Amino acid sequence: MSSHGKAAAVYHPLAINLAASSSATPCENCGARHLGLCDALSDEELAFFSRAAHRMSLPVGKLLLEEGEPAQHFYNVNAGTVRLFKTLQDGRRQITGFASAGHFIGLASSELNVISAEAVEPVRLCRFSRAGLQALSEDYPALERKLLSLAMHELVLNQEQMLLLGRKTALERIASFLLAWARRQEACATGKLPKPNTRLSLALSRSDLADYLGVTIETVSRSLSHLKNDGLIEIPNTHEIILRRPQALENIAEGAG
Amino acid sequence: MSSHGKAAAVYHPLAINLAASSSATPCENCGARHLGLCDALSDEELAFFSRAAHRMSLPVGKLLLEEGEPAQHFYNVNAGTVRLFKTLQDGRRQITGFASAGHFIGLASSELNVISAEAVEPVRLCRFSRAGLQALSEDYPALERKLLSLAMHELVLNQEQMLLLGRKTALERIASFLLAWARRQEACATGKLPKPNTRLSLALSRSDLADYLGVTIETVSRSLSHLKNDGLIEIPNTHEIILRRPQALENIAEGAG
DNA sequence: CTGCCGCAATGATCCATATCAACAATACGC
DNA sequence: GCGTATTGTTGATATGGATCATTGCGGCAG
Repeated sequence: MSSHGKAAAVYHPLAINLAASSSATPCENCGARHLGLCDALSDEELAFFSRAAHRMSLPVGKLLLEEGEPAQHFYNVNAGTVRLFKTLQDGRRQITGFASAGHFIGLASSELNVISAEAVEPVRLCRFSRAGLQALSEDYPALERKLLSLAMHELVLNQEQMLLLGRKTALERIASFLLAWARRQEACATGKLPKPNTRLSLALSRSDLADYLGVTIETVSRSLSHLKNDGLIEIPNTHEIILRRPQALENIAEGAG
Repeated sequence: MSSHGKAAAVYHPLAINLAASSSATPCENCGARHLGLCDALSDEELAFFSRAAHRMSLPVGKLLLEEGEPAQHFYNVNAGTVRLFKTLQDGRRQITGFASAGHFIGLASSELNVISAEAVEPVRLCRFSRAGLQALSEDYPALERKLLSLAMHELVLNQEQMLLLGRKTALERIASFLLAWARRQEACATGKLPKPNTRLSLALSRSDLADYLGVTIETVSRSLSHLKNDGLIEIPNTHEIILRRPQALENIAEGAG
């Protein structure tokens, strides 16, 4: 009931350019084949699973879930990034998470969607009907088990984020985010500290960052500048950040000193 | 994959004072028999399930989970209230949720506990070893399915709370909390507005409230007074609050106007 | 009944971050 | 490659909520 996927799987050599046999699934060449949900399934299971999937590509800004609409689908992201968010009537927005390759979307829902989701980058994904997936889970208990494991992992991240939103200062939020994002990119399963000079590529805008961390874009900008001036990070360009002193970031993130 | 328990079940007449037969489980008289996880199980399933449970009572303040310790158990609350929280090194605390009768504790964890849990009121609960529950779930798929459903429901609540912590004002937080707490007490499954003059009983201290809502106790106190002065609520005593104008509270909570 | 103790309410002041306002850099259409 | 639009940075000021301080209240031991 634990084991959140093998970190090493990310680096698995992918079978590219295979002549497609009649039995081959489109999954074989998918960047997410050895991530998240799909990694939990055998080739045979995946073949069934794949038949229930509707593959699609979406341009930037396209909405794939809308808060308050009936919840009809799950999605599994194959490539790109999706932001998940809620909004208040006057337009204030809280981004509750980002979904990238291997991430499963839709567990946070009841009869209706409780969040909206839209593409930050161009996105490729597999769509499943809820009913279809439920039917599949009757035959493949591994599916339901893996979904539970994914949900539990998401709950863990949520706890962390609530601590951040409720109790951390702006600087602590930025430091926490940088480390979390680095860990996510490295797919370093253990909570180990990223190595010095880890280079983050950040598809998100400052505005996404702000709405994820519960501050304004100006505060994001200032906090990043602050960390840069103190030599903890470097910012070669808007969408790249180099972590010079991860340990120092960690100290800030955890509210030490 | 949805249906979060029948609201009406709360009012089920409970079988009291039955002469215990040899086959009876202690569950028959449990206040949580028709709530949460246990409600999803048949009597027969419950009998097996019950054998894996270790029943216990805890005094106020007793820690039942500690952040960072190996995650060994799940708990199901039978009576009383537990607070779930994370802390920063300098003592700042964020309460991420409260668990009362029928609530299941431990889904938000990996190898280690990511949160601590302690009794707010005297608590009675059933404890399960993780391994034991996993074994049980092999034979009873309904168990895993219900756990997934519980986890999904928790994810929904988490999204709501992140919006609150990241983007709402102090007054909006208090108004949101009062409505959410009322819905929880009424076990009104649908998101309907509580009726005017709904009386909330609040075992929590102002400090619990503050750490749950990401503000200080002074701000909680001031916001409550503010709502009281505007006639939206009444506060007969510290641990009781009457909702005079739920619709007005809802407007505040949703950031309308 | 009285005095103590812990919690809650209220008031005074301060500060971190929001808001408002230029300005700079980058991306983008033609 | 040029000009415009968009996004990000930095500065000045305002403010919501934190912090510090005082007072009030309710429970409880003696």
